[in-house]
Amino acid sequence: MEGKENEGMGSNFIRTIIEEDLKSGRTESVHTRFPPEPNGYLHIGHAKAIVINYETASEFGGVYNLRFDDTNPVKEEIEFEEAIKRDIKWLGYDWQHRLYYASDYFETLYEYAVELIKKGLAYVCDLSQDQVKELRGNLTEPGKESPFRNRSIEENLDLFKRMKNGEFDEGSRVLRAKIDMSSPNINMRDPVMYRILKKEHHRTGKKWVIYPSYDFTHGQSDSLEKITHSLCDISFENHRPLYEWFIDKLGIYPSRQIEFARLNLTYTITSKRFLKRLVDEETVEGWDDPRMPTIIGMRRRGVPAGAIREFMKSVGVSKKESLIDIDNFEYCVRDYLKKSSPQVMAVKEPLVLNIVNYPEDESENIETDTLPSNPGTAIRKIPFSKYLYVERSDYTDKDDPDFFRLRPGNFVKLRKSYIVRCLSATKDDSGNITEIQCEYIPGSLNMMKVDGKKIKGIIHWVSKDHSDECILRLYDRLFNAENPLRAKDADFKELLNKNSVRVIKGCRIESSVIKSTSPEDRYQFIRNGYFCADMKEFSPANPVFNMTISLK
RNA sequence: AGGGGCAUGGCCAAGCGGUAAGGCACCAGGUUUUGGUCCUGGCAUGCGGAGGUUCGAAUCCUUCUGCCCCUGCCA
Repeated sequence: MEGKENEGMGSNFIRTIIEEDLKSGRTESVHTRFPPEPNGYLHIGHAKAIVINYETASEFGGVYNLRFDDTNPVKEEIEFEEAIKRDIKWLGYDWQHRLYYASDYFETLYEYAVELIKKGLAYVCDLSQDQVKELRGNLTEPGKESPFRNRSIEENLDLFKRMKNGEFDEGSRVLRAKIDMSSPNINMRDPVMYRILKKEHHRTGKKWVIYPSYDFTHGQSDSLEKITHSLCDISFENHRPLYEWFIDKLGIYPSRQIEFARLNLTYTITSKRFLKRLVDEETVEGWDDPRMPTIIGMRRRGVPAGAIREFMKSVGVSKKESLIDIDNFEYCVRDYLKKSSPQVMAVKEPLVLNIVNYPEDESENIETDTLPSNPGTAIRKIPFSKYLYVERSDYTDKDDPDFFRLRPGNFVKLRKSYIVRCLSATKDDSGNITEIQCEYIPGSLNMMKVDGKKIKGIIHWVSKDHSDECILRLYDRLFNAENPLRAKDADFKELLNKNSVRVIKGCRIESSVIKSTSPEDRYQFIRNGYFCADMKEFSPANPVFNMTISLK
């Protein structure tokens, strides 16, 4: 079975804060949310945010929302929404009826903006984008006030209404919060609340030509949904004063934002922008390429959702910038797979093994457990006959005392089958081995010793006439650099592993397997690693398996 | 010469004044019909540095240092 999953996120600073909030009475329950922008596919970094938000709520008996942060019609698409919902569900989380859209709040947000104008806390600014930038100042110099900052409330109200009515050109005016142009926090230097964007929105259509900015949307959306704890990544830390400013000035429900460090993994990229480049430049086959750290890519690769969840729980939550060794992730994948995967035999690079003393036309069936972790629950029969396929790499004629497998003179155990003694090998004109000859020891089916000596070499095999051809796709890391985006002055594409995929055709697999396999079924191919029937391309006519991960 | 944040073993990470959890990695043994798994043992006289408070400090105070983030009408 799949074993017990750890409950909750373990001890961390967010839990401590929530416990204090509960104790002080600031809140009586916990309600979180995951707020993706539907402009791309979810990746392993998003999975961290999902797991943290959702597991934390569950841990405290609370609930969580899914909210699409769709405030920018030029970047967002319905296609991504569907993919995001699919991925979150696959990860094992159910937001039930709590699906929201920031765009559902456009009307309310507009009213909020009017309210702030009336309070003298927002104004329409006619400066060009460049002028706004110029007056904003920089990290060490304070900004200067816009000449439009002190317009009358009436004029602001009128102008803002006309912005909404489409009377002005795109980019000609914005609505800004009147905060403090000399604030050391640049986000507080009269940030933009609304911009004119004459683009059709995928949900609201042509209704709006002005759209609220992230800062003027996020906190209020949290507030409207009564989100108690808004858990986001650390890049929003500098925005928290603004988040709180809008909530405070509007006098609405005070959601609390808490930031945690993003996930970084060695040899992988967790940046939507760079992943998009890999897709656009056709470095990979798409967002669902099994080498991609996207949720869908990993799923197609064969990574179980439970392994991703377990990984997120195991690495913990903190505010420290970290680069987690990919070994931690791979451990979780193997740990999950070894408990749950059926084990069958498949030969990657087949070489014929001829058992010289076994009758030509005979065969026999050997019964064995398919789920060794649950003995007796799944028994299958493996056909054995005179001609088998074994792994080419399991034979050598070189003199190597540490090589325990097929070598002339060696005794070797054919897993679950007979003990065999390697006799010889035949080669073709160019010196390639074409067949190995062995003799088997009748009656050695359950034996592991010869002449009282334990056999050290155990190999997998498949019967030549009782096996099917299949395709194996072997994957390796996409990047050679430990930290691709930090690699000194190198284009990250130069850091690509040229051999990140190897497709092997003509592999052989036990004949019972393919006919009972569906896309996404996972196996351990004994001694070869964990494999998953490709979710897009697998069929009995095209039996392609993706290597999820090697055995260690 | 601005503001915000972070510093505990190779990588994560607990700890919240009482004498350094745990996981990964690694090393050494044992088991094993996968050179896998599993089991056992090892792995920080030390918590970025320096001072100080205290019977006692990773935890409190002072100071220094290093790294990350912030100048989109992106989110």
